[in-house]
Amino acid sequence: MSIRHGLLALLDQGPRYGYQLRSEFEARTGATWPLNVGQVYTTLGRLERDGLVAPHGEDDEGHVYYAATEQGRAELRHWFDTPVPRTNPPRDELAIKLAMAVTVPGVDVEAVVQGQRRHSMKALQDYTRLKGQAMTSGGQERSDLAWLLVLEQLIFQTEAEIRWLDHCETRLAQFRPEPEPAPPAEAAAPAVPPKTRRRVRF
Amino acid sequence: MSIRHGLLALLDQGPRYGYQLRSEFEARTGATWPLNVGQVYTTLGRLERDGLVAPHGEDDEGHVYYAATEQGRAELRHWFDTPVPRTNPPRDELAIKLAMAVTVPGVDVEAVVQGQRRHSMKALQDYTRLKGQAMTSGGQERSDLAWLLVLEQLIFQTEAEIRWLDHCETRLAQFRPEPEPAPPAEAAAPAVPPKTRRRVRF
DNA sequence: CGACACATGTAACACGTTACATGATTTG
DNA sequence: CAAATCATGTAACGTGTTACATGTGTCG
Repeated sequence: MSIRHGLLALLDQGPRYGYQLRSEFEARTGATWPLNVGQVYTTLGRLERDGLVAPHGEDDEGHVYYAATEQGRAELRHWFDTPVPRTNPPRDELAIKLAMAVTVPGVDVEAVVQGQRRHSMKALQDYTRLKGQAMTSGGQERSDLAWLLVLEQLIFQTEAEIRWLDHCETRLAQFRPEPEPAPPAEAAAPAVPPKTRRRVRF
Repeated sequence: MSIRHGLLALLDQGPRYGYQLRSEFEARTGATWPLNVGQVYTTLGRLERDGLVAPHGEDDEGHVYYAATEQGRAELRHWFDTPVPRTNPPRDELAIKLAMAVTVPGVDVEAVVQGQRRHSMKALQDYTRLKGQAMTSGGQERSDLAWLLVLEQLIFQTEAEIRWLDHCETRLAQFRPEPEPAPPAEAAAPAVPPKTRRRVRF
């Protein structure tokens, strides 16, 4: 429901047409979340279906304008007044992956953690570089502020992710009571999993 | 694509039936992301459609088992080997909301930030309490570890969110070059937004 | 002229999610 | 007996997302 409300918010500033909405949306969120133009139109259609926006005539140049309805503005106010729920948070793929990696036998958890860490580290560097550019070149436009905030959110989030990954390694070290005398060479995938699994008991 | 792969990972441990998958999934992710049973069956159907799992006969008690196919195991290996992309990250509703709040006139950004902060703070407390319980009562089961890690991810994430919100306030203070001589009393919502907006120029 | 940005739209799909129907078994 | 849990499944919907079709205007 983010794009819906995002576009609705833009329309609250006054009538806009589709293509314009995309560029304004991207100006605020930067290259982070590129928005397919087609999606603007589908979303616009759905907003109209739900009575939150309405057509607002055409330009002399043929631009098809939409405007927020009274109901749309109410919905928007409600959106801003209500915090996004952090209880029942959106499923996080990384968390699920790690939870599974830890549980399922035969998965090299350390490798998963390390791989992710490298990737997130790289992403963090990119964000930081981008921020440097944004802060030197940028002016005092409101949309520049928005873009900066979004960028910083990504930075904070990624930092937290990396810290968590490091923390996972510590936890994993604690949870290892099986020093099992490993077979000499042949590190990975030594045993072919049995074709017929043991009887499923639970 | 998180649930898909989550279930697939569980099936990699051996054949399971639908209801069982739900309970095992929830054991690892806790009450955080409750999983509607129906969704297990729909997802299972889609996994079968894509050749990643296959029916594996019935129990004497009528339980309908599914098992991962060779292709499914390959897909799973690929999932674990590939970091979840933090470039082109999933759209974050909070970030979008703030970006819009900052941009659209007539929105009390501070109120939005404060409201969110309160909410996230509350969530953080809940998570911390839960973690306390989990650590005193829990044993050394692998699924307990998974659940703990998930919880800690939520904690790290929420902490980062709160820090970011605080940071936003600082940024907002910097970006305020309009001290405008406020009307004495009447704090909130003083001006009715004009019915007819100014001509849209761009 | 050809490439490219501007501009509008549609069709189709994926995944997640909920609500509902249905029945067996257990338990207070 | 009634309520709850276990168990399987289907129908329907919503949002996000992509790919495609189409046309205009501009600029080198």
